[in-house]
Amino acid sequence: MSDTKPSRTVVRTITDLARIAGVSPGTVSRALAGKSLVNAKTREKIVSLAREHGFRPNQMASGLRRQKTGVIGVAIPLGHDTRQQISDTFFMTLLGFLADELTVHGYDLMLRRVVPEDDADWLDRFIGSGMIDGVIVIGQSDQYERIEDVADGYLPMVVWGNHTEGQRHCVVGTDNRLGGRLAAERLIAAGATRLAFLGDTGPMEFAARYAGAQDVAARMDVPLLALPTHLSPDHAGEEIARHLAAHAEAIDGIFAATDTLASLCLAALRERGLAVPEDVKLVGFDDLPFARQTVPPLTTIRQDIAAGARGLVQLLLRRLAGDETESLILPPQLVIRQSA
Amino acid sequence: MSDTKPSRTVVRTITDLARIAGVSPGTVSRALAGKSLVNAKTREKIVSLAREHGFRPNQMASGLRRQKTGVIGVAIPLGHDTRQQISDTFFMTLLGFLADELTVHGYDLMLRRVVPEDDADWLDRFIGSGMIDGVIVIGQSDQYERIEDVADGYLPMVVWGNHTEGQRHCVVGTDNRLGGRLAAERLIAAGATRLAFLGDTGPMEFAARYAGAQDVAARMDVPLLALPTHLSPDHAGEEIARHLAAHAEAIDGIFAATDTLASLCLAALRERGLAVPEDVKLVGFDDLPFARQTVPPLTTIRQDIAAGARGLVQLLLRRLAGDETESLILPPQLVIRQSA
DNA sequence: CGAAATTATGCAATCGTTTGCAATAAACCT
DNA sequence: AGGTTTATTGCAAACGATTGCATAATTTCG
Repeated sequence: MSDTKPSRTVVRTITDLARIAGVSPGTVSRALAGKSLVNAKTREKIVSLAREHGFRPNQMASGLRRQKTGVIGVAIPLGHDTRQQISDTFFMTLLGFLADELTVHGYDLMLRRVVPEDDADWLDRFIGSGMIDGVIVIGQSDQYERIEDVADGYLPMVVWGNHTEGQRHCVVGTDNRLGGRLAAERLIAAGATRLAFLGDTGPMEFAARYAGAQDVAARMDVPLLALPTHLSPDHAGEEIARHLAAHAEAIDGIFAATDTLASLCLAALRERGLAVPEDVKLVGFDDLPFARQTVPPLTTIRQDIAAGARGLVQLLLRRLAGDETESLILPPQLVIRQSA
Repeated sequence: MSDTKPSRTVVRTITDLARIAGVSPGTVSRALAGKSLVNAKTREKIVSLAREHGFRPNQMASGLRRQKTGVIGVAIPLGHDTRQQISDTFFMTLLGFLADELTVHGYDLMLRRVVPEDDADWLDRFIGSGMIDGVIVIGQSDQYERIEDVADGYLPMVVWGNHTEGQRHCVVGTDNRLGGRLAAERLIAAGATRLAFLGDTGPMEFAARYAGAQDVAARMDVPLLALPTHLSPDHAGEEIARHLAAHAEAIDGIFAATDTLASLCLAALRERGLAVPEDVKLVGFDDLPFARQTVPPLTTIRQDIAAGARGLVQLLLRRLAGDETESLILPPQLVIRQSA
């Protein structure tokens, strides 16, 4: 139980505590909430009694009465082929930062991974559960429309993802298109003349990265080959190998949609005896911790995950206060290491 | 809100729904809960009405009344130097599996990262909040005693970590000592004659891995040097470099406490011009996804994270049902790749 | 010293569901 | 037909904390 346990009388409710303190439940509630309407001495007695008995007010009851829970929902939609826990490293890191950031602001975090295909109603269900004061959605996946629908009637929602012209829901995210441009520019600056994009262009974020690369390719009049690749690490390896088998001589610069893909690509290139960056330049995206430990260390486009988490929480807090916030677009940053 | 919205009358509570259905709130509650005590036709009408209006019963109210929340708390204590989000990759992966596994069983997951030093009361607070039906603690960190204390009075708790003789709290975890033995045996079988252990021996899991290595070293009469290394990726790199500078010629086989450390070690060895596995053999622990993509691919001790998550949830469910379960120790598995 | 202002406390309703018990209606038996 | 079961439903009391309002205690002030 607690450190000191001289209490035979179990005190579970505010009423129990009120009894042994010789006051009314209302007073206990006020004292514990630190309201100014109670006598300092009374408050002190109640607080010390509460500590002694290890009493904590029931959050559900409190939540019910106050019509707020102190809990923020975090939903991770697992789209299309992403079936399994793929979204991994990046999203999980973001989640860690989110947990810290929410804690700082006194909120708890309720995590839900959802498979939209099996459960079309996931977002309404989460919001309507009455368990959360607001929701953060990590990744738009292929649920753009659903999120838009909800955004109209529900203010306290912020989404991690890509921003599109005229979009109605509030997002925080990296400027993916700019990131794509930076990547392509770097590849060309490093001497590549025939580019390829490695990744699935279905999800909006990736589509934007691809579009950015296209911008540059068109401007510089350089060919850009799209090599559609699922992100599931199980299949991605083979898919990349197949792509390389088919197109290896046609390309000398690869922009991988994520560092994870880039790392797999590195392995596949090594297997084919192609040297990086001599034969092929490679740029990743994310700048995950392991990016500096690959061989060679990965040149990549950095997303500031910590800043993203801070942004998500800050915007959500403002929305909880009724403020109709704008989206927040973070600048990506080219990190040059040795792969390009 | 919902797909069809022909409803001007907003229906937020079970009472609202009861009114438009022309029955009593009690009946609605029973119908929605799928109890057998309502007429099939009535139930059907109520359910369809509920769907039409996008109504979902408030979980807080329900939780309060039923004295259960349908939420499992997951606590991640961040011990000692681990200040930041270090525990990362492994714990985060475990968390992902946990989320899936809990969802399958109809539970939600409430995540809390705690810094025990700042908040000695973390576990009691979490449990006493009334928000969760049970708790899973990910990692004992340096909180062994506190967890033991709580275990006596609180049944629905399961911990990921190391099992020790006579321990009172229920854990699920890998047999770390056996893992340590496997690692050391492999190093020796690969030709190493002077071993070193890389990692912090403070946390129990790591201490057990080290002890396992010691078992083998003693038995085979081989020296084993402990190279204390913090896990924080920022400092670990330098620390490892310093260790190597001091002891590189004295050792030819390294057992790293985690794959993350092993990967950093790989980089440090490369920097010193030492070839793996020719000059130095290296074995990691965890078998994280990236272990197969390092250069050379990492020989490591595999922990079955998915099985761990399943175990945690299953034991917790049994404890929620009042069963006083035993701990579950999973066998580690040596995965031979190319680093040893 | 008594009236008015101020401060502390208690009372009781409320948040939205669930559920034991009672009441009603319907069906079954002899 | 009358007396039992049985199947549905409604009523109202919880669950535990919060809070507006009223009351009691204390202080302030003319």
